[in-house]
Formats: sequence, C-alpha cells, structure tokens
Amino acid sequence: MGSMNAVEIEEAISVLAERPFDPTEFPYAFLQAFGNKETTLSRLRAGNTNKSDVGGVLQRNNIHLAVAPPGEVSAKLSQLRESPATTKQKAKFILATDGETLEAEDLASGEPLACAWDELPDHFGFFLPLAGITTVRQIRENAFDIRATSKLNKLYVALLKENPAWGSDERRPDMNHFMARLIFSFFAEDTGIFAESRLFTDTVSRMSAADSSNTHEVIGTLFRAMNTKHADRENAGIPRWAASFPYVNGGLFSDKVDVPRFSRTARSYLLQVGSLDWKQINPDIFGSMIQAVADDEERGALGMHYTSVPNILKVLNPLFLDDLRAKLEEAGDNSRTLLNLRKRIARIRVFDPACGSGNFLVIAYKEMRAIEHEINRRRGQPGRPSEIPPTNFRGIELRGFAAEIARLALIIAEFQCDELYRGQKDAIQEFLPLDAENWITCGNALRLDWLAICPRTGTEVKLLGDDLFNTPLDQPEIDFENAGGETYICGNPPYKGRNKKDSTQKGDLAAVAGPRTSKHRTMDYVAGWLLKLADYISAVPGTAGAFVATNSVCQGEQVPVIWPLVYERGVEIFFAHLSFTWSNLASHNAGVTVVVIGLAANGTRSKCLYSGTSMRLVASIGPYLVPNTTVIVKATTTPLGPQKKMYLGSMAKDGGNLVMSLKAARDLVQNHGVNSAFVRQFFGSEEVIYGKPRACLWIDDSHADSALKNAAIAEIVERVRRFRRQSDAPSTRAFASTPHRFVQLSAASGTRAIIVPRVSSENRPYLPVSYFAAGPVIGDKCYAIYDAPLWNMALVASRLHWVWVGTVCVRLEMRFSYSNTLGWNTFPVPALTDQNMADLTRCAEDILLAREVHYPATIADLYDLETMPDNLREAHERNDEVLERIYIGRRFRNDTERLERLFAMYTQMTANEKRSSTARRMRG
DNA sequence: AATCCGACACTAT
DNA sequence: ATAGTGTCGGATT
Repeated sequence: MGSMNAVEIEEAISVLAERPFDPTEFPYAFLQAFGNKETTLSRLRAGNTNKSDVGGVLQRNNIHLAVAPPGEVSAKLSQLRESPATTKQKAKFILATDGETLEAEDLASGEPLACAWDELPDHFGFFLPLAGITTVRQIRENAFDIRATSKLNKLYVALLKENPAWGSDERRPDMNHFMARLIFSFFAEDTGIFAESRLFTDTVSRMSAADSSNTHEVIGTLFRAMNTKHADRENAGIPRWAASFPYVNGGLFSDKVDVPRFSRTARSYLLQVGSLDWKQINPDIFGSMIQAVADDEERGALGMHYTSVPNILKVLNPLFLDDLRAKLEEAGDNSRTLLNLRKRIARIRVFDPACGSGNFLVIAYKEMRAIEHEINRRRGQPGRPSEIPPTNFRGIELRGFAAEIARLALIIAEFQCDELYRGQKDAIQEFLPLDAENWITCGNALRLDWLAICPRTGTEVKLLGDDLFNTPLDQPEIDFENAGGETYICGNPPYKGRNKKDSTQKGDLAAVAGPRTSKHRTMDYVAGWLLKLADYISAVPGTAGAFVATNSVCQGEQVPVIWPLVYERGVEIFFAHLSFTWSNLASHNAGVTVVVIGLAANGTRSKCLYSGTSMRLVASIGPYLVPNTTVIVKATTTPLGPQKKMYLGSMAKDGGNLVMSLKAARDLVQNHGVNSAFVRQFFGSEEVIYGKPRACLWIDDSHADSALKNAAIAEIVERVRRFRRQSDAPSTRAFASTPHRFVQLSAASGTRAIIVPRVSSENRPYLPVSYFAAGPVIGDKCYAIYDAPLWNMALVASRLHWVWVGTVCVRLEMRFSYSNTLGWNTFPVPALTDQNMADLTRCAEDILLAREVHYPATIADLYDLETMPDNLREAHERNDEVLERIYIGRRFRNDTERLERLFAMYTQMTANEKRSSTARRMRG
C-alpha cells in the first residue's frame, strides 16, 4: 500500500472520474488511485493475487469490486456481498459500478454508498480506509474541504509559476488577497449571495478567451464591479456584463489590487475550483487546511494541519462556553433572564492572538450563535437577527494568507449561521455589503500591543497604545466601537523549544520577557503568549484566557522561569487539561503532547482540572498542574538532603565514531591491531535498560600519541575531528583539537556506580536504576552516583521518587526524562538514622537479588507491568514500606498523598536552606 | 563546565 | 504504517 495522503487520493479519484468509463481498466485504476503500486496491480491483473469469485477484482484484506452490466449495479453489489470469497479474504469494502451509477458498502460498519459515477470524487472519503487512513472521521465528513484545498493548491502553484514576481515578499500579500477574493466569489455564487448560481465562474468562462490571455482582465473587472456601488458604475466604466455582480466591498474588495496573469492551465484550474459546490465549505476546517497552500515549506503536508473541533473545545468550553450553557440551562423559559443572557453574549469578545486561519474564532462564533438561537427560540423569536457582532471576534496572525482566510472564514461562518437559524432569504438580504472593518490583524503577536487590538471595554477612555509593560515596535491603528463586556482570550500559539527558536523568535521572546528575566532563552516560544496573557488579564479586570501549549511549559526548568512571572501579575491557573496528544491529519502523526492552561485574575474563578474526559474541582492548580500546591521546584547543583552527589555521564559528540557496536570493536581488535586496552564497554539509557552494552574507544590524553599510531584508530579519530570542526555549535568545535576523547569526561568516577538512565518509558511502575562494578564508560544518557552506599539506590527505586521525578522533571512526550539537578538533588529526603540507612541498603540489595533470580532478564523485561515477577514486586513493596515509614510512619495511601507530602517537605527544606544561607552571610 | 530539551526520531513489529 | 520508547548534540547557564 502506498503512502498517499488524502489530498493526493482526492486528486487521483477526480482524474479517474473525469476520464471516460473503461469497464476493463476501472478496478485497477481505482486501486491505483488509493496508492497501490504498479507491481501490486500487475500481479492482480495476472490473477495471482486476485481472489474474486464473481469476475471482479478482490484484493485480500481490502476491497472486492466488480463492474456490472448496465443497470444491474444493485444486483452486482448483492452478489459481491454474498460471495464467500469476500468474507474469506476479509474484504473491507465492496463496490459495483456500470459507469453510470456506483454502489458500495463499508463491510465493517455496514454503511452504504450510492451515487452517480461522476459524483465519485465527492465520496472519496468513504474509501479512505483503503489507504490506511482510518483514524480520523472528520476527514471523511469534510471531503469538500479536502477537494477544495487540493484544487486551490494547484491553482496557486500554477499562478506563481506564471507570475514569479508574485512569490516575492512584497507581492505575496497581493497574491494572498487575490486568493481570498476568489474564494469569496466561489462561495457567493454557490450560496445565493450572487444573483445567479455560478455567476462568477460562468462569467469568467464566457468572457475570457480560451487561450487565457485576458483572464486577469476579466477577473479584474469583476472585482472592480464588486467594489463599486451600482450608482457609480457607469462613471467607473464597468461594462454591462459585470452589472449583475453586487456591491460587496468590505475590506475584501476595497483596495486596488492587480490580478495575476493566467496560463491556460491556471485558467482551467480556476474553472475547476469554481465548479465545486462551495455551499459545503466548513470554514473552520477548510481554513486550517488551506493555510498550507501559501506556505512554501508546509505545502508538502497540504491539508494535514487540521486541528480537531473537540480539541478546540477543550479550550473554549471551560473558558466560557460551559458557563454560558449553564446560564442558559438555569434561565429555563424565563424570558427576562434569557434576554439578559442574550445581551451578555452579544458583548462578549473573543480574541485569539495566534489565530491562524481563525478556527478558534469560528468555532467560538458558531457555538455562541447556537446558544443565542436557543434563547431566541425559547423567547418565541426564532429567526431574529443575531446581536453577536463578528467584529467581537478578533485575532492576530503572522502569516498573511492565514490572516486573509481567517477574515473570510468568519464572514462565511456568519452567513452560514444566518442561513441555518434565519433562513436563506434573510441571510442573503442582509449579507452585503460586507463590513469595512478588518478585525484580524496581520502581525507579530509578541510585538503588538494586545490592548490596541482588543482595547479595554466599558466606558473607560480609549487606551490605544497604552501598553503597560512593553513598548511595541509596531502598532496597528484600530479603533473599534467598544461594545463593553467580557473578553476571552484563546488560541494555540506556536511552540518552539529551547534549542529550536530562530533568531527572530528569540528576539520576540526577549522583547516580552527580557525586561523581567535574563532566562528568557530557556523558555518555549509559546511562553511569550502566556506572559502577554497574564499582562492583559492584570490590565483588564474580568478577562480570562486559555491557550494550548506544549506540556513542557509546566515541567522541568521552564517552571521556575515562566510561572513566577505569571503569578507576579496577580494571575493564576483556573483550569487545565492534563497532557494529551494534539493530533493532526499527517499520516505519520508526529504528535506533540500538549496541555491546555486557563488563566484568570487571582480568586475570580473556581478551579477545574480536566484529564481526558474526567473533571474535578480543586482548591488550586499549581504550575505543574497538580492540585492544591503552587510550589515551584528549582534546579540545584547540590542535594537538599542526605543523598549523595549524582553526576552526568560522559558526552561523546563524536558523530557516531568513538561509540560503536561490540562487534565493530571486536573487529578493530582482532583484524586491525587495535590494543584492547583502548576499547571499553559503553552504557547509555538503552544499553542499561536492555542490558546490551555497546563499545567505545577510550584513550587517555597520555596515550593519545601511541594510540594514533594505529591506522584504524587514526582514521576514526580523524572523522571525529572533522565532525566536531564542522559543527555549528562552538561548544562542540572547541573539542575538535582533542578528537581522541569524549568532549566531557565526567567529573567523577569510581569503582562502583548506581546508574540511572535519563529517558525511559512511562509505562514502568518504577524508574529504571542499575548497579555496576567499575569498568564500563557511562555515557551522557545516564547519570551515575559513584562509590555511594546502596541506600541511595533505594531512593531512586522508590515509588516516592517515581512520583516526584514524574512531576517536576520534564517529559519527552510522556516519557520520563531524569535530571540530577531537578529531580535528584531536589528530592526531599528526611534526615536518615544509621538504622534507616542500613534498612534501606538491605532493601536495595533485595531488589538486586530479586532481579538476579531472573538472569538474564533485562530491566525492560523485569519492569514490564504485565509480566513483572512477583518476587521483584515484593522487594519493591518492602522498599517502599521501609522508606515511607521513615517519611510518615506508615504507607502513603496513594500518589496524590505522596506528592502533597513531598511538596510540603520541599517547601520546608528550601525555606530552611534560605534561612541558613542568610545566616551564613550575616555571620560572614 | 554541565546539562536540558526536543510541533521529535528512531526501531521493531 | 504505527506502536513503543529512547539518540544525539546544540544552546544555554
């Protein structure tokens, strides 16, 4: 099976449906459209793999399809359904067609499909499981949006090819604006906004020459007409054939913008896009798909950056929609209460300072219209004009095309809601001309003053440009009539981790956070939005906001950097969704793990913690998204308690040269005369967890000269030198002069070591930890405690430590990512008596002995939740029992209690630390 | 001089 | 192809 994405499949099916029906070739062409390779098809043709018993084509585990004699499609489908081969070969679909009609069935769900042959492209989504695309239901329900995206993309590319200058930075906005006008025109001609159906497409088709030479002039004339009031058209020289186009204006048609020249291909794509049924557009989904069209880098993943509505509602519902719905519920049929609620809704502003193509805004708008409609229905006023002004939905977006689409998406959403709740006639009547205001700002949200875009509400004075905390570089001059009311800020801003920001993004973050902390470089890019949100909330009382963010803003080193700055504004977390994966339509869903964080002024909202579908009320939510504690844990280089010092292993930075497989090392010694004294076992995380060491070259400076006399060693070392010299990082280049050794020899070593892998699976009930005698090289994917009493290992292996590290250290997606400074040194351990240490040492020994029994089982084997041996489980239970008795004199009831105790102890121990260091300073 | 992170990056199945 | 689970080394303190 190929790896075509939905957009590519749509294209292939469209091509198939446009060609004359070929009964012999159809089954193969169909399979090809879903990504089957030529070799697969030729084997089916030859009959080797064709299992059909009704004269069709049956691909195992896939589809049984057959061509029917004219008019006998239903009969053929029955035949396919009843065929024993269909069941035996586990076909997922059956399909029959005679080239006039087509019938099919999804055998798993029983869902039928019947359509005319040439409508097949409208239903391609039905068959997507054939291409391995099964997970996302939305894609099937939004076949139109994918088709439109695919065709617009072709048009966009063809236009850029014909007008290379339009791809430049200066002209790109014109190009984007042009595309937005086109999309609007297609929508308008299919929804009755234009006087006749297909008016735009037909006019272009009729008036422009087939050789495409004057297509741009025709379109330009139509756009000009739409920007000219009827009374002025004669003076403006608008020709008669453009007369039936309405006056649209709004921001959309007001500026004078050229039309790009069309090639023949571009013209034909234009007409194809126009022939789609734009009534079916879903502005939220379409927008997030189409925005990739104008993005050179993203175009490869066209249509794949769709964000699901349920995920967006994870932000909007707890932020304010749930409350509105609850108020609606309470109001019942009380006309007066309902009226007040309607007035309240009409004054709510929703502001997304990272709005992309506007899907948060569109969904918020639609949900609010639904509530308003229900109010009107209960008050006996169905079909009443909406009081919710689209100008209350504001956004900032950096990418020009996305910003254009966001504006358009809101316009379309408004029309569709009017049509749904008030009927087509009213919707059309009041639709034009469009409002002139542009309430989506194209710009850099971290550089703009949010108060200028979404000013304080109520009767206060205008606050344009009054930014309390920063001096913006660029201020849009927006002065909306201010309705008064609540403001809700929402969105899914971009994430860029510590090492992934480009220089512009670093600058943006420095502008926001630089004045307040020198550590802004460690913050994720998304933190800039969180800080500006906190600023806005403190400046405009009553505001609440929620963003989707990478979960690492609530973990590890970022917590002590970001959250004090939020709290310092008098702002707190009032709801949060714990980590979940943010999925899109990309086939290899490089998922990112996110949280949703809701912020509001201290004490203004009750606190809700969401996890999956469950929700619980809590007293407070801390920056680790843990209930009832707002403690922040800071990395420290020395242990807080009695635990011994833990060191990071040695870092290779060798371009994969010094470290090698055992086999390669053996080959060096046996066949290339390498002295075995220079070869040592090497352990990283994986090597520890799976008990499979690798090898590395380990050459002391004093032996470097003699080692390099060996040709094989010299060659390896030369490759290391080259790799380091070519590195972008100065910290690596600096070690190009000592290529025979690791860049960093761990600060310590010893005869025995307790080893802790850095990254490990979240599916184990205890952190992996191992114990080695001297000899192997410990790589930087491990930490080590050298020559320490074994009770240190008892701590690492405890459930208490699992809970602590899982909370305060960062995670890679959901994996544990261990840290000495953040997780080990900060781990609150009470003072230990000699007896305590002896007991814990015994527990650690028992754990090692329990593992020993199962030799050669690895840590991965032993700590698999399903198959963990009883004796090992018992050894850990005893370890936890002994340790927890030291903490509180009994076992903890659960992990929540463990965490609460640990945070309480941490607070106490760090307070003592502060006091004693102050005392030391005073004495000194 | 030491370490934290990854709108990830692999491998195994 | 996707479920499962940690490499690797740049950028930062």
